[in-house]
Amino acid sequence: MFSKSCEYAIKSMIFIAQKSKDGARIGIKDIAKGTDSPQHFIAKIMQVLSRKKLVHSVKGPNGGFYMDNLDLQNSIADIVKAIDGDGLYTDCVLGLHACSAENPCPIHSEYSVIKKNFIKMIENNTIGEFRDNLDAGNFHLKSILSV
Amino acid sequence: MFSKSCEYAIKSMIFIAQKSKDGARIGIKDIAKGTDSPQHFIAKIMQVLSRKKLVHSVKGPNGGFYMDNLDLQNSIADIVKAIDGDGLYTDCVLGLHACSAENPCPIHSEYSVIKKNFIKMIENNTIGEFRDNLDAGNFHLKSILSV
DNA sequence: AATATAAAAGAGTTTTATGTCTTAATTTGA
DNA sequence: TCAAATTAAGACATAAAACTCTTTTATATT
Repeated sequence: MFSKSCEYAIKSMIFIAQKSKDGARIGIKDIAKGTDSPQHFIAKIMQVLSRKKLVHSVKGPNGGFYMDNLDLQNSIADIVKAIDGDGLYTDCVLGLHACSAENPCPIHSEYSVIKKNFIKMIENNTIGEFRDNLDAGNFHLKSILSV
Repeated sequence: MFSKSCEYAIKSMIFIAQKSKDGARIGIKDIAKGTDSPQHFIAKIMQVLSRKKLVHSVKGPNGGFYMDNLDLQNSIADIVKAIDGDGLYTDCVLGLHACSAENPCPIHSEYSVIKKNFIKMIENNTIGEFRDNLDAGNFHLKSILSV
């Protein structure tokens, strides 16, 4: 479904959204800890997200990542597209180079419905919306018992 | 979603289902051609499916793969589980080691619905059911214009 | 029995994804 | 202005997935 990179990206972004209220900056070490992710690896991922303007970053002492109100309006889908590209939108589930309603693979039609719903989900959920729920402890970005 | 191996597996199995009517055997070269797949690679995949009794095979002249009526009743899900394992059923979409309704990741709940529908789809579609539709030209196992 | 055919098996290669480590650039604050 | 902190960037390492090639085994046919 998502690549590992993309999983890390989504978790990191939600984590930053929660922690960077009031303009606070959150460092890569804390993101790694808070999401159970390999620090240097997600550093590269954050660079991509930063270059693509999905998140803000500042170097130096008291630096780190943060989100402004515009950033918070980005959806999960925006992160996915930034990291994994748009294969989720365009690729045939059975790998046909050309698969369409006119020339479909065997499960094109049924998969289309599922894909539509999945895309709707990741497009409708903005990063900001997760913030309050995370605060309330309604969900997690890492397992309770980390291995 | 599916690994490349799994994509090949599904396409190959549907191809065999169509071509092996009346007990005919279909060789690996024909399967590769008919599904636009790398021959030696799918040979290994077919070995797995054969060992797991999802398809029959005979060696020697006039040998090849075929399906009996029982084989035709297997679902796409059976192929998926044989090749990709049950990660699709069990893994958290964000990679949490433990993700459940009690301790969910941010998108656990919404993804659960989608996952349920996807699983329903691959479990309800048996290989045999595709056969007639493929004959009728209703869908394809490779692109019209192969690259 | 010998030969040809085709899958099974195994070893190896290439490519891509994942993960680590080091250095450079920037910024803050003393 | 200097030192410390922190992201950016790049090079490197490891692992997994995808793909290829060769040899072995089984079987049908002559």
